[in-house]
Amino acid sequence: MASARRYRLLCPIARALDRVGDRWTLLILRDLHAGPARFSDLQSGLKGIATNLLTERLNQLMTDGLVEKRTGAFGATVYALTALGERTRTLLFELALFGGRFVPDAPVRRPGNLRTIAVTLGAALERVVQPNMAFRVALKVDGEDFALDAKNGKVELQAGTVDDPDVTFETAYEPMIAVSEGEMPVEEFLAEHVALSATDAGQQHAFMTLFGSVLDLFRTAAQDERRRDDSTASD
Amino acid sequence: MASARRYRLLCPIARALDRVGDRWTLLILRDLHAGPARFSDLQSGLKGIATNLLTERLNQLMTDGLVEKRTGAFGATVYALTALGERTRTLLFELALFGGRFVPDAPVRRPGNLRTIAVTLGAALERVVQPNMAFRVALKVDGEDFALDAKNGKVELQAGTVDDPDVTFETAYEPMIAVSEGEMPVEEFLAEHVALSATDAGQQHAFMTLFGSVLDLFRTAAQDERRRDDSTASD
DNA sequence: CGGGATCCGTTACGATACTG
DNA sequence: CAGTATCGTAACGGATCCCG
Repeated sequence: MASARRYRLLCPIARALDRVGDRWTLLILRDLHAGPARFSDLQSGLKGIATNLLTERLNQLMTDGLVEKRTGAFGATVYALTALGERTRTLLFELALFGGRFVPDAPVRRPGNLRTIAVTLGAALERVVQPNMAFRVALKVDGEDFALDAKNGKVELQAGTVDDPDVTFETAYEPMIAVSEGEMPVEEFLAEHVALSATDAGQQHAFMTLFGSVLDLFRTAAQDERRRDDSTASD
Repeated sequence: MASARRYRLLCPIARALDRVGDRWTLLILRDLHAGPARFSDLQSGLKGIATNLLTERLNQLMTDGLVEKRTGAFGATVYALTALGERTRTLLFELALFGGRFVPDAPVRRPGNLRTIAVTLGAALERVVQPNMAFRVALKVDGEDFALDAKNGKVELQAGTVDDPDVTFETAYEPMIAVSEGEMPVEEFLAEHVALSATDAGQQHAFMTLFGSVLDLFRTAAQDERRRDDSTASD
């Protein structure tokens, strides 16, 4: 059982880690913030996870009440965050903000899908969006579709397509990372790595500005204290 | 080497977990937020950690630039957070906020010291303090001394004594947890589990109110979605 | 084919004993 | 006090197989 290695302390930080501190667990939650997912969606997004581990983690998350199993479209079983599980959003965002300070390690592995970006990007957008803004954006990153919904200061970013978007925004993953690391100017990114279209030119510009300021949020955070990993690892 | 089991993904969340995701690492950082600590301070606060693990984690934290070794009083070597390491504060606070939603597991282990409370309490106070407030408080919890310093909207809570405090506040750990879980009313806590003194009565009352609202912060967070662990674990 | 369960070699953890 | 060394055990990683 996975419960042998628990801290069992009063401290709320330790209590949290007893639920989400195991390897892979926070990354599973991260991907689930993109919306309900099938076992194989998670498996491909979490490239490298063993199937037994994914099963075990999902079971633990279900008994802890962060995740539930549902019946999705075509009778497929999907895993989804519960209301309690959704509460990991700000936590994951803080993790992203902190992790952005580190340069990625040399041999980077690519995940099988980009559900991984949903929390980070969604929570970041929510931090810079104005309460009076409202729009539906069809976001396409490396060919993968996301639905971005903003209103009343809330932002939802889920995997999937949008019926009738106000703005269509198409870009690629790696340039986004490059900007948030400060290796590419925001202007260059917006000019060269984004294709967007909208009926309303004002809304198009507004969203472009917003998207730029999100990347800038990470860039400025990363810049003030930064740590490069010395690769003395014998590998 | 500890670097074999790294995710090596572009995602900033994964990058963060590659630094602080190992078992014990976040708890070590938590305790270091109470100020520089000797090896044995950490060992007793992290009750149950093996000495070799503590060594290994500290080394990893040092090569990642989150922690540094210093020479403290009497030539003792102490470990301290770097500026980069300090940046884990909000992250740890979010973890605490999330963990507060779970009921502590039955056989709770008590740590050898209470440095563990510093980040959680300090960051929470910073969230409720007014920018115009300024005070130095000698906080004593279960007989352990902490120095609380608030000004310009910033709050510092470190282990140690205070020379000339505005307020002296004495309390106990478990009642604090009870309140933040909603099992004890704030009023009862303040009336029965707090001893405080101050030269200025207004400041005394102001701090009492502030302290109460911190516990209330956790209580309200915990209340709206709460999960009790069913102990079906075969243990 | 999606959703796992089973098996096994390897790595990390936990406990304790021992040393500068 | 501040670690290093050793060793049994639990968890992980990869692969293979199974079932509806």
